Amino acid sequence: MATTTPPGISAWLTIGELAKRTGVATSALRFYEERGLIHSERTSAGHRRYPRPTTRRVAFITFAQRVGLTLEEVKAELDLLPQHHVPTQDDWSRLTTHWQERIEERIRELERLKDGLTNCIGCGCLSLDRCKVMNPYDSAAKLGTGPRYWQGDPRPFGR
Amino acid sequence: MATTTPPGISAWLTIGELAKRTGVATSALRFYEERGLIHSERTSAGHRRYPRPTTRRVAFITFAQRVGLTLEEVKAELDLLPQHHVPTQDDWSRLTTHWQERIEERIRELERLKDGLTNCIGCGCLSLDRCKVMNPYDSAAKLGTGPRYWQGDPRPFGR
DNA sequence: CTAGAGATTCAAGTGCACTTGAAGTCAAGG
DNA sequence: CCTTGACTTCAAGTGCACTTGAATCTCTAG
Repeated sequence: MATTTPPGISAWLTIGELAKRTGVATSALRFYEERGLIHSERTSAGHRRYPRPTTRRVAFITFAQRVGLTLEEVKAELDLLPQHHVPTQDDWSRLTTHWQERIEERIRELERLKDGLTNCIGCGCLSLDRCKVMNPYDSAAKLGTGPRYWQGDPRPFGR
Repeated sequence: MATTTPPGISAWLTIGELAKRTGVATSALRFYEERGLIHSERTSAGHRRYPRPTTRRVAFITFAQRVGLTLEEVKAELDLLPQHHVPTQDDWSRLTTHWQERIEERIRELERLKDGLTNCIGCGCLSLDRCKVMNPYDSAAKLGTGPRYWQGDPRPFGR
């Protein structure tokens, strides 16, 4: 499988090489493959061989997880990449643009939590009139299934 | 158990009431109690009765989880509260000050990821010379078990 | 030729944070 | 009296993201 790559450097990576370059365990890589996030060809012996651009896919997965996406969500994003050719800058850019918004959203949530922390819990009254959580006469109870608006949705994005 | 609270309003909450006020399922509350994050007294019938300030503890737990702490970490923080009296503003403030730093840290990480996203993956080369991940001659391989410095630590804080 | 490193599959296990289900108890209302 | 609803315990199940273990196979170096 000689290509234009320098001598000794194949265009294909073994699972061990891919693991070393991405810092992701081989067991995890097999798991990703099983879930359809990455793909490999097989040698005659049945060993996996990954195309070089797979490192970028794995990098993307790792990034996405740090941001808070589930593997299923990551797969959904990766599935948007073109199948018929190796993804270009533009292809990747399209995905990541989408992301910046999600990250910013999450950052805003954290800012909100930081404030809520000071305003609600930090003050020692859980912001009685704003949150109504500690309201002794339960005016908040009328709002429905407990006052939730200071909580944010349960796991709306990442954990 | 009459206190200075208005008629019909007990100083103690049933698990159902606590669930309604915090928006946390009764099963979760029992789970928290089993793990020592909250505590209850029992009626003669064996039913749980929570002191009113427990709502604040639960609120704290919910907040902490949204920020990314594990229950074990939350417990460690709650254990810092005084046992011999109902926590005051100052008691809660001490905990949350500690936190603001963690939140800011996490925000910084997300900002870093957002940049890394553009600079590394977004550009379509995974930042060849910065990350060395895609370096065809493997200069990065010398760094040890794969280039990780663009990844951040695995789950250092939150998920 | 043989040892050892690295690959394979498949099933089962792990850790976290709960949820669900089964079987039972208890107090209040019709 | 009987039902209803809220509570109880305990065991087992869930979802996610993997990891671990066992048994086996393949490649490379000495």
